[in-house]
Amino acid sequence: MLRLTKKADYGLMALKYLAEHPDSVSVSAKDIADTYGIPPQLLAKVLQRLTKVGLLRSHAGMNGGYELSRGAQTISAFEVIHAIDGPLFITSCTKGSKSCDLEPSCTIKEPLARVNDSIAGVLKSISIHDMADFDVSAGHGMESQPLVMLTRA
Amino acid sequence: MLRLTKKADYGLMALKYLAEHPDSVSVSAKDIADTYGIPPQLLAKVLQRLTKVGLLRSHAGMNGGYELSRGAQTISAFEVIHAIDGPLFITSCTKGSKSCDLEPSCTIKEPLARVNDSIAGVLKSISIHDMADFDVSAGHGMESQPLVMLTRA
DNA sequence: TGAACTGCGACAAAAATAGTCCTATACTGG
DNA sequence: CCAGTATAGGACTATTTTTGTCGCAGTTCA
Ligand code: FES
Ligand code: FES
Repeated sequence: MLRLTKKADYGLMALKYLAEHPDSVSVSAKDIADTYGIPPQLLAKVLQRLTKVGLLRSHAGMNGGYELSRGAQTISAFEVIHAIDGPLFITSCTKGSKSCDLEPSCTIKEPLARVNDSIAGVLKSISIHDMADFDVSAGHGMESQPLVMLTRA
Repeated sequence: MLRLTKKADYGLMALKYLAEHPDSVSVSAKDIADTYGIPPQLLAKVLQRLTKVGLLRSHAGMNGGYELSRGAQTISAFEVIHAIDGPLFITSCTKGSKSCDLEPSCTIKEPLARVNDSIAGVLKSISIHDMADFDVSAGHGMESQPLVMLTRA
């Protein structure tokens, strides 16, 4: 439950990869797909989507490929997920557009919308750069501190 | 994406309902299903699951039904969702048991596990009681403050 | 006893995801 | 200007997950 789609996963992996290889001017979808063993055509579509929303710049032709259109610090996980998996969130009904069938009786929508916002906040606070492993090398004793602290409002 | 299943929705609605009706000794699945217009048999199963994990107490026979086994303040949204939708989370692979096919190459697992924990934290910090609307009556000017504040660690 | 419940397991239907295929277009290098 | 490598994207199929149904067994109570 509450699972990211594989497409979103792929997208995040690709962006992370790009963030970690600033040297390469542009990397092809196939290259990334190969290194991670994911379906090239599927990844291609994901990258196309990310290009469309402006997170990536693409370049066709030989030695073509993709590159980040801005710094990895400025790209949040939220943006990526949003671009790939659509608007989003928690409740079965999308609060914006189409009302779900149990709209009138549903008592849970409003409280969950707030949970929703909190989760969106978490996702927004994490950038591709945060996820990238710039291998500060050496022993990484403890690397499992949460990225975000929570406090009741 | 990142959507709660309807079952989880139903479960939360039911618990919220029970929290708001402490007077009734026990309420049948059908009663709740009727008031919200959701499939009775499906809700029944959800409630059975919640009973199994100990969040509810059930009572068969006429005038039977369910009641909260503890105070609404002590039941977190996390518990409910976990009980209904299974262990959980974000990444396509469940970190515990079965490894996903791209386990060895996946570079994103560990960072997302932390996001995951943060989200779990949000869910854990919200109780059924928080979601229940005990109608403090009167004008409720602003009721849309987030339930949780976020601060970078 | 029988009506109104819960408790399950096995299905079936529907929807969302994942992945493939095919064609068009763009750029590069020679 | 041609061949090869890429992106762009629509249509389609396959797979998996979610949602919902059915039937039957056990319980409680009047
Ligand atoms: S789930 Fe749609 S209104 Fe509550
Ligand atoms: S998605 Fe499974 S290991 Fe990364």
